[in-house]
Amino acid sequence: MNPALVTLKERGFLQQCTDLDGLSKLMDQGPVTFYVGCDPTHHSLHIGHMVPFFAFRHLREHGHHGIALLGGGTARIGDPSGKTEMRQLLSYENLDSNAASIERQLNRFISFDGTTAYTDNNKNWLARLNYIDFLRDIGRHFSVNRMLSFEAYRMRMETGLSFIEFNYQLLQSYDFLELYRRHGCRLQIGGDDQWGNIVAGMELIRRVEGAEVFGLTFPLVTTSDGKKMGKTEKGALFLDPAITSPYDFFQYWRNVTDQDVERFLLMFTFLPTDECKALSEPGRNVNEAKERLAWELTALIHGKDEADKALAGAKAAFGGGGDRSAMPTVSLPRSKFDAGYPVLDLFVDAGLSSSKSEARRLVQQGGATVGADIWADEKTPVGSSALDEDGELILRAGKKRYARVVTG
RNA sequence: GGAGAGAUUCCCGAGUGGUCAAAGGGGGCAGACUGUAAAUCUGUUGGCUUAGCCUUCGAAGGUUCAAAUCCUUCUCUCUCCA
Repeated sequence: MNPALVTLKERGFLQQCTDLDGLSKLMDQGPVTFYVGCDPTHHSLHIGHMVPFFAFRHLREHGHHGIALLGGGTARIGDPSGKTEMRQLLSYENLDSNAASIERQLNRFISFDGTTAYTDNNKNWLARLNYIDFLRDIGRHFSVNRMLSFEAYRMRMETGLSFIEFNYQLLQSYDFLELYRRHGCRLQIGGDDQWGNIVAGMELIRRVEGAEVFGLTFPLVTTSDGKKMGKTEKGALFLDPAITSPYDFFQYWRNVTDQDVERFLLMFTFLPTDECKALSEPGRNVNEAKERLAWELTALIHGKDEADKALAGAKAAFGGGGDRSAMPTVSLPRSKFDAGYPVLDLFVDAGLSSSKSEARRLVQQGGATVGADIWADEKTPVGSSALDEDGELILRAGKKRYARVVTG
């Protein structure tokens, strides 16, 4: 098998391929241009979107050329695949600004150079599409009977599927065709939920151009307990540090289930395969492997400095030692402590509780720690004596959530 | 266009005049056990100036001492018919 595909396979990226042997032969002959699509439905990507982009980097390292396709056009409709309800339609302005910010995020990860890696936006051809021409040229190649047999649409037969969504597959197929024509793109990669759309595009190109192109999907990553990977209590793990702080991002990976460590090291880091395997060998301390996973991945997304900070902060919170200043920090006025800071307010202000009722529950259940003491009485305020000589204080909610309070 | 069904707290889903801040499950949070893991068990899960008060059951009105529950109108969704 072609080395690029071997790498993907070893690292757990292969789910389905339309013709693995054929693709391998094509890759043996030289650089293959491939594409990944990504709809700008939000201004930040989350980690689940990144699986194909990790594969992107592996393929590129093996000499192939990648296109990141921003779905500025398709997002105007919304992909029904894997969804049970129609997605909220977004305004064009919104989509444009989302696309721009996603492109920035991707650029940090991929470093587009315009030749071996570049972006395009399907808005460029979809937005001015003529309906009648589209039906004549493209629509006639699609069988409704066939489309209805796809899982993605069958699922929606229960809850209802609008005509606009039903067209998504045609548009995505058309994207593939356009990219084939414009850039000689021969391969589409994506999550396994895209399988139906990818196959449809492949067939369209065969019919219209008589050309053989390929599709490759990656497993939809879940944690070993079946949950969607990258979901936190607050929602998905976003790449935007303003939504998911690098510290929280780091902690998510630091706390993955033992069984997931090897798989995640292989998929979400660029450490050599051997090293990933060695790190997660049974005899070894899994926590070291988790720490490495967290650091590597945080460094990839947020940079080495942020990864170091997150690691130091985590060590300070959990290990003792480390650097306290790297912990999540909030600044509160000294005067409030002098006057006696009501504990419930303190936990809310420190961002550890979202309401006073929640803070009250925390205190009542024995989960609120102020400095070294479990604060068991919600009525006792926290005075300035709780602050250390630097005017600082460590608050803890439960076992894992910390905040360092500095006063000023 | 016609005939039905439905909209409940983060999600699913009970509830058809007071005992309802609303069963049950999921999820979340906390505690025990641990390894900042998983599994398990226990508690908890609208807000606040917390023995009390305020807001919530698609929206707006109305009946009633009292409504998620009854009436009217509206919005949206689904099913069947044309």
